[in-house]
Amino acid sequence: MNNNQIIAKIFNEIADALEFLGDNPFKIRAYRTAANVIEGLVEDISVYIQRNEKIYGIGEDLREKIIEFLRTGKIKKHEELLSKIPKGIFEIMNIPYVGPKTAKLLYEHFGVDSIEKLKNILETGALLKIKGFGLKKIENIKKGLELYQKLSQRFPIGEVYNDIINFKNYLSSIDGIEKIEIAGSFRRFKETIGDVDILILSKRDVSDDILKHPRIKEILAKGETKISFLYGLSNNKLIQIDIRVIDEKSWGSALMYFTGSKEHNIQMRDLAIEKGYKLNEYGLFKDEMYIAGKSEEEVFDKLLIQYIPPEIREARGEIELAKQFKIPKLIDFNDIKGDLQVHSRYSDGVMDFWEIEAEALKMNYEYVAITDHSKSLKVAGGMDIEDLLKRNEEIKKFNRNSKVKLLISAEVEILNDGSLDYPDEILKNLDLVLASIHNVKKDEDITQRYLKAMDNPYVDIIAHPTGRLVLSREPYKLNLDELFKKASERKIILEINAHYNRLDLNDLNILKAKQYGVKFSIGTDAHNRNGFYMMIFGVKMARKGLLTKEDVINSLSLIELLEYIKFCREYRIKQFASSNK
DNA sequence: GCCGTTTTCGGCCCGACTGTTTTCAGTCG
Ligand SMILES: Nc1nc2c(ncn2[C@H]2C[C@H](O)[C@@H](COP(=O)(O)OP(=O)(O)OP(=O)(O)O)O2)c(=O)[nH]1
Ligand SMILES: [Mg+2]
Ligand SMILES: [Mg+2]
Ligand SMILES: [Zn+2]
Repeated sequence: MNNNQIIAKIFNEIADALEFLGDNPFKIRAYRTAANVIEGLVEDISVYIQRNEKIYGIGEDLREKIIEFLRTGKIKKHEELLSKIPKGIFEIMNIPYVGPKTAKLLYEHFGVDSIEKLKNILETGALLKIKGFGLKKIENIKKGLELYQKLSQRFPIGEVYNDIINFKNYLSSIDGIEKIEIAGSFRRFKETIGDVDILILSKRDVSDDILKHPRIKEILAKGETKISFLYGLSNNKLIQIDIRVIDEKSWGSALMYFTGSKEHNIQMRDLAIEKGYKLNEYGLFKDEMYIAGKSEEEVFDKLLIQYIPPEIREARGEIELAKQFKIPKLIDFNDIKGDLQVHSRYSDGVMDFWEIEAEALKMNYEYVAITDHSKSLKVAGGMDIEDLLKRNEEIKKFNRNSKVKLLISAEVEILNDGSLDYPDEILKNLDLVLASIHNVKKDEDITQRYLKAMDNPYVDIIAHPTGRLVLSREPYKLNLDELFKKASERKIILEINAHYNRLDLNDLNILKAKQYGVKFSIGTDAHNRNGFYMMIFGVKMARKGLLTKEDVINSLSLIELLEYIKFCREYRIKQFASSNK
């Protein structure tokens, strides 16, 4: 975790503690809002503190606490609260249907300060003695405990993507359902999702039809307008699905509500209040009179701000931008003319060129970069030079009669000393050189390796720059400012790896890199036929990073792309020559 | 604890579902 993430965690824990103690709900919200703001910062929090820059949502007090953290690595108020409240309480409050009030009653009446104690007391039936605790409430706590144990925390979005699309298709087969949109973190394209939120337009009560689906395991709640249930994924894990049903005149406002984020919603509703309206999922209202709500566009129009694409609705300043009509036209899937990272049979992929072409045609591409691994990456079938040259000839032959052009490329290892895995005479004959690092020693800082490699004029793209894996590996130790500065100086492109386990660069790093004026490429890292669809993930990540098609080289036609690569290489060669005078 | 184009107090998003209540509190979205 970086500073920002640690401070966000501390603020959230302070909020939990204060909630348990029954403190002012608005103070608690201030802590949570601040945590969210800090997590969404592009730079390390210390940078803003040093520049004496005001951050919306962080006032004098929290600013002092941040400074305290930066100096000492701790926040006294946090430490005090932690010593006052047993650790188990925080865990208990994470149980579904058990909030701060219930946790407090359990603690005060029976000293419940751990999951273990809660389990024991549940067995005895003693909880009935607490005022406000009935049989059903106790059953619900048991149910919550079960859910707590069997539900996964969060999923990488791609891990559940196809399941969700399948379920959506099922819904569209139900008679009476006129519109379906998957909302929530899925529509905003967060890299991980906690549940699935689906908005449905229907005039008829369709809940019974929905609940017939064989993968629905358990109904959690069912009312007039919404249903929640557990759904069995194809990987046998369970995910919660929340369905909200709404009618036509509220479709847009409901979609806004259900897409979130929560903090974005609050800011939008604040804006509505400022302008004398009320905004909720049913529409925009003036003195109880319906003004708008049929479509999202209509609501934004009436509020006199620019439409905000779902991917950037994260309360990171997008509403300010929208007020000034300064949200750029974001890149779209249709702008993409090719995939810039695909592996074939020549390394660890399973596809031959014909299969790759067939997939590319389905995606409407002009080109695909064949980026097989280089010789040192033995575990991934890295090609020795002989294999590479043979493959290059095969690609040339293939291209003579192909509908999709395959770029002669490679994902070349950056070795420990920053040199590249193939000599320059080989690299210069590749259409496109991706350079990347796969072997990193524990705690190694890879900045210098990158900088050295980027002195090589044939390095066109740095692939999956930070090396992070969603939910499973932190980014490598790396000075991003130095990397981005060098990329900008050397006209080296940075990859947005679209594989759902990587998504690297991610949105925040894209925003940061863009400030340095670098360009981006998107590659799916496909190793088989089922990998190509992930291009949409890369595009959505680019959109979260506010990129336009001008920022992304996949929007260039084949000819433009090759020219651009050539231009950048010549620029680097010239630069290299002049610096060696 | 934060914020402010009626500036330093007074408000802070708004609604659904459930259970225990008989008019609302708690939890969640
Ligand atoms: N206005 C308002 N909307 C909320 C609130 N909580 C949730 N929502 C809306 C915005 C959320 O994106 C949407 C779905 O809620 P979720 O809890 O599923 O959150 P989300 O999907 O954003 O993230 P997740 O990945 O599921 O954790 O409901 C709230 O307190 N107020
Ligand atoms: Mg959700
Ligand atoms: Mg949800
Ligand atoms: Zn790689």
